[in-house]
Amino acid sequence: MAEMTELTERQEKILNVIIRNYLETGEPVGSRTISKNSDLNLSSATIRNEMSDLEELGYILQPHTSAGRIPSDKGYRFYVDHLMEQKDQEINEVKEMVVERTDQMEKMLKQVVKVLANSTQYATMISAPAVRGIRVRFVQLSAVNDHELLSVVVMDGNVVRNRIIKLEQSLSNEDILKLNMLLNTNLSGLTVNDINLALIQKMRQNAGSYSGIIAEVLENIAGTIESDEEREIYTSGATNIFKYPELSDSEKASHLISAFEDKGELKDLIEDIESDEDGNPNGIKVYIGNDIPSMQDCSVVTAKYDLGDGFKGTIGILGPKRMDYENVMRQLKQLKSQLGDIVHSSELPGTSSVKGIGKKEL
Amino acid sequence: MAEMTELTERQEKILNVIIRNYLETGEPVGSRTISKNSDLNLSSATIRNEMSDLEELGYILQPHTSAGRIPSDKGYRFYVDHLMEQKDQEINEVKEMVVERTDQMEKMLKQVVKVLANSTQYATMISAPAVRGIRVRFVQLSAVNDHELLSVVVMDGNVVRNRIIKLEQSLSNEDILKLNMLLNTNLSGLTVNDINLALIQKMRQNAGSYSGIIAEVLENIAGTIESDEEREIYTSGATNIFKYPELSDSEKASHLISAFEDKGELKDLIEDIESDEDGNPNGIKVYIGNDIPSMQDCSVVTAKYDLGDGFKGTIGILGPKRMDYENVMRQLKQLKSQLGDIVHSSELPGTSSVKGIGKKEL
DNA sequence: TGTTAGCACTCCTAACATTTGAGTGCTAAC
DNA sequence: GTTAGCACTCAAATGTTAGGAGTGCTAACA
Repeated sequence: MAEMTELTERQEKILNVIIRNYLETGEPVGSRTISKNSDLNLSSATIRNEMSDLEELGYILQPHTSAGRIPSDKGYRFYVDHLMEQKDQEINEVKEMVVERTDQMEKMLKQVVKVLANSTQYATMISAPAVRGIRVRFVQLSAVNDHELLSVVVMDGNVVRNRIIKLEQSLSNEDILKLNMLLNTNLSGLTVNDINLALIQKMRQNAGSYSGIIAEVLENIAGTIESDEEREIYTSGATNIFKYPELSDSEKASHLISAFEDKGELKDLIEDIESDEDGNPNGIKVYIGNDIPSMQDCSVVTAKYDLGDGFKGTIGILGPKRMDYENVMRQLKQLKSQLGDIVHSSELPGTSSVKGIGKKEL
Repeated sequence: MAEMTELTERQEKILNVIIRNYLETGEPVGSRTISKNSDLNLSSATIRNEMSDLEELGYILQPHTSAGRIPSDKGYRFYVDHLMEQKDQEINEVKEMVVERTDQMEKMLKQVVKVLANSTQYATMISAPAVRGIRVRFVQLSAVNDHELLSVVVMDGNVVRNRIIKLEQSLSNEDILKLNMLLNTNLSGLTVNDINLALIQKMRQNAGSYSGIIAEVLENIAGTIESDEEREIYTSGATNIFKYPELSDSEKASHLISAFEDKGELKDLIEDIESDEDGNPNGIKVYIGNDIPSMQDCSVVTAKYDLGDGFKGTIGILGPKRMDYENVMRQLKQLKSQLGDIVHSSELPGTSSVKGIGKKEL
């Protein structure tokens, strides 16, 4: 960490003006502009001296010899961490953005990214909660025909998974009834993580004549729950990157859009982010430029969400380095509280509405 | 239709050379090039005369006064319909594209587009079969708790849909058992299309004391089957369009990628295509440029697939107008036969789990 | 000592001019 | 009917120039 004295107050002010100006215009900003646009009455010459120092300290840089200055990654970082105003109180004035009522988790997530992409004009992503941590509420086996068994698992939040299990031997209706009893009494309230070898052993002992089949079925049920697409990621607004010239040349655009298309890279990214433990007050983090090696020209703002009952995930917003951090962070913060409301208002996530996700102009 | 005599044999040859050359290079092709690259021994001057005629007839055009010629939409059309060689016999030599065996419809489709995008280097899409036409094999209601009923429907190809139904009154286990019997005897073998008012009436009459609830449940089951995402479309390789300079300027790329991102436009497109009845021998069609108004700079090659049991859909490949029609059409033809094989070899497309997320009434 | 005005210098950008070359159309001769 | 030759066109590449925004440095000033 830099010591508090690294920058004088005046330097901070100048840096602030530079960054704010650059966020707006996207053009390098020169000493004269600052001299005019700032309330500190200084001549351009003085500003130049300070800028020279700021450059030496690594907060700003010159694209070429006779251009104005633009913020460096370090500059952005300082801005986000110290300079940026957090005007939480204004949230309520903000234009309402409505997430329609929906009754389905997956659908809600898709809607959230869409709304967010729309209101921020950046590319957005959201990771679906890992099913592993969600509790089983109800299990049901039923015979589709002689050698096929349908297993359905209902979990918290009415997340339902199902699979068809192929059997060697056929089971009588009575058998199935008993199996269902056995499964429900033993599995209700557990998560996938809890379905381990010890449990299977214990159940086999209680299973009597079903001991043989119980292991197979349990394994299948664990598989049923995890499905295959564990940790789906939903994205939206990938094409927003075309709005920012610094990202829309073929090379970069192609790479970014690819990442949003096949999601493998995003998955890794989100995993990294989630493992990145850090006692951040509201779970919002900002990655600037080289913080994420594969996306050097971008910044990513992320927030973790937690709807209770094990429904946890991460939201990410990707834009150019000169993205409007203030606005984005404000919107994320608001979204988080709104998502929290859902849980409180309807007892179960995925059962109700999100309303009034804020949006605001500069 | 143009009369057969519109083009002389020589003109056809020249047109052929122009198009082939342009497909390869993407550059306008001039008279000298043709004179050298063709087996007909003619001077560039002669070629020029012929080209002048071809231009007048609308088969080729000049980007600007002193450039070579490029094919017009009409030219491409003529090429695809008459000039292009259909070397079916070579199919076997073609590099095999492997679609891994998979037991899940959805997964298979995703894989197919991916493989196809990879092997053609164009953007690809595939429409999932409409569930409406698939037959119900098995229905199962079960009580999750006092006021929630889980309905699961298994259809041909082991496509599974489910939904949580909210009830006012609670049902005894016996009730549910009887309801299940009733539903299965009446619905097995039907498609969603068959679940209409007449059927509901008939079932109510047979339902005795359940008459009240049967309509509600049936309606929900119809809804269950259709889910919400009817006619999902899977896409892949959208970023391939960056490989073709004529499509990769911000404007066009942005539009195309958007179309592939939110799919609404593609859905309309595929609907148009599917309604486009035309006794084409193998169901492969080529849309060039203005044939699809919203995609003037592209061509789209489409093929219908039919896996039996009502599993029908459309595959589409989108590329620049100068796409390699020959190769694309060959690959589509091959894919079609391969898809047929999958069906035969495993009896049913999709033999195992389909995931779903529970749904609740508003 | 910090601030400022002035000035020379750099270097990007836009505009304009020039050159080059591929390609054409036309004409006259074979 | 075919071809060689020639004048012409025009896009793209290259070169040139002027303008301007911005800088660093220095000397003067409060």
